[in-house]
Amino acid sequence: MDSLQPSDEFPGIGIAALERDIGVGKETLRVWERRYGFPQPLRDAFGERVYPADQVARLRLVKRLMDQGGRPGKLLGQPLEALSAQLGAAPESGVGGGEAAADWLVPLLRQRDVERLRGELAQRLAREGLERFVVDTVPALNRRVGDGWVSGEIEVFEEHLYTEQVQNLLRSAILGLGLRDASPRVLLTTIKDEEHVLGLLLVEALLALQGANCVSLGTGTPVSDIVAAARATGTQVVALSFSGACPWRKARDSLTELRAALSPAVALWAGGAGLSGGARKVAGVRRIERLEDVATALAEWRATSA
Amino acid sequence: MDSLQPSDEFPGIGIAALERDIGVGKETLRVWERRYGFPQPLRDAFGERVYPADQVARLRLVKRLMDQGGRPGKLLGQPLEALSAQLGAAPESGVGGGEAAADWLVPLLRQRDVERLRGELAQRLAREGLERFVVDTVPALNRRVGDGWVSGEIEVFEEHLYTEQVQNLLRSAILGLGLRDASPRVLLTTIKDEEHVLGLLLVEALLALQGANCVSLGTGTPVSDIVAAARATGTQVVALSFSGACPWRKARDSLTELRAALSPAVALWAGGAGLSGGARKVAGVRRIERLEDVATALAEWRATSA
DNA sequence: CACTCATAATGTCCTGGACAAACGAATTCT
DNA sequence: AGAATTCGTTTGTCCAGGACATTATGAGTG
Repeated sequence: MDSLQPSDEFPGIGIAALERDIGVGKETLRVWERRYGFPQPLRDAFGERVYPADQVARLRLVKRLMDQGGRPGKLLGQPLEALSAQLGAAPESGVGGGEAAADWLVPLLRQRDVERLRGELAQRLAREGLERFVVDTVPALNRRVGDGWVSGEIEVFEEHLYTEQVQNLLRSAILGLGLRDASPRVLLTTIKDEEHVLGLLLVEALLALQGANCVSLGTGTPVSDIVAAARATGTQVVALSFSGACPWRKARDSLTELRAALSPAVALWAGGAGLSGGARKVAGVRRIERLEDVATALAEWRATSA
Repeated sequence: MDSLQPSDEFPGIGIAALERDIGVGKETLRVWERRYGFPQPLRDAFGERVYPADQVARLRLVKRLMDQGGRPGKLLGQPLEALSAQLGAAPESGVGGGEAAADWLVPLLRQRDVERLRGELAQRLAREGLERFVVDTVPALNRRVGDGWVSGEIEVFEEHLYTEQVQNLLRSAILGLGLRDASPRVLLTTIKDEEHVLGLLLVEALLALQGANCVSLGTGTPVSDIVAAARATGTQVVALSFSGACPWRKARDSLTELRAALSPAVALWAGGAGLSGGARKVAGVRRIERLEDVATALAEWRATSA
């Protein structure tokens, strides 16, 4: 709505609006300008920064690539096309195309029509079944929403709206499965400072579908709390999810620490885009590459423990 | 969790944490310190501000009173007791006590137990019926949540959680009423920069309950869009909600502008705490003082138009 | 390959100055 | 009386440039 004006007569947006739009603090934006020479906003009649639409678009790409592990020093020098190319290459869109276009999604988000959004999602879930919904559809929709943000079609707020609805739906679906006493008992969570919740829910759904007894601690659990909870609940498997935003090393260190603190009898599983980069393996940690492998890991565990 | 440490060994929190906790920007916090001498944080080994728990508590009260129209120049000089007294006096807790204590609410929020929160709310709605729920219970719960934040029992995030669930519940209750073709057709919204949504939903519920045909545009609609929407949907009544945070003059000006732009045949209703202060009336605008008056206004409209 | 350490990159915090927009009170108009 | 206008004051946000803690990178080593 704001950022689609091409030029002429609408010079651009202020630094506060940019902070909201991109999700990068004012101080950081000013430092980028000082250090890397980009962005290079115009100035209004009173010396305040005014960011034209093309710079905003470029910044959106930069932010996106940074969330996937890119670094400002490299990214801020590149022109728009180069960034676009990088973004197109990176996402391991992987095997399934999932839902091809999902063009119904963006308009619904822009209108903030929560009811119909929920309806459409629920309909797809019912039609495809929980497994395909989780493995194919949700990842495809996530991609669509992410792309929509990059291109300026939708705002962060609307992205939250989407996440919220998918969460609601998955939670009630999981609750509906209602298997309480099956084995193994799996503890799901993410480490401290890792707030991405969707991946966790997807895994929980897949596990619940196979009859596992899931206990989710939500996001951002410190290692010590994970250990305590695992002991208290008699957990047999601890499963962690790491989003793309989570730095390489931190993931590795948390896993090492957790592995040491946890009883050797408890299995430790780790998955998510945050592990794709460097560190391949930590001793005693079962790596889960893709959502499809969740079922495999579970089957293996059952075979081993029997 | 953070701010409950009394002193000794835990000196306090940093400025970034304070910004999150209180909802006031870092720059503003620094300027308050410079201008009014409060807050006056300690400094850590490296010269960075550290806010002890008592100052945080006092700031929470200040912020609360500012949201009700207070001004920093006056508030920041007062000691904690004076602020407390003011807060106790101000809220027009009005007639109904609503739910006396609602002590079940805060623990649920702290545990982030969304499922049970929803359950408890739904149960009360079913027991009391929509009207009493909207007029008595929800305002009482709002107050409880607000007080919980002031006292540091719950965090902003948990406040959002609460709002979200009440919204869900009310929306589906309204949808469940399912009256589509009754008269009048009422357009509900708030003006630009006014994001408070709960008041709007309460009014919508009451109107729907009386068989009005409600169309909600959500929050933050610019005047021109309101006019366009009113024309497009053949609206007979436009109802606006103004929260306590909305400044006096802005509310008045919006109403004046809207009244001028709207067809004279369309009624204009305005309500909410934002109008309590100064400007008593704008010509051609029906003022709605309390939730109970919604039904009255509707009855009047029907009498007049018949 | 996986680990360790020095160097470079990066975000956040600091001070102090400036001004536009919002406000309150006193005044005039109806 | 109550509404509009005016004007000095209050208040949030912006700017510049400097500093440092933290974290990543990459070369060298087991």
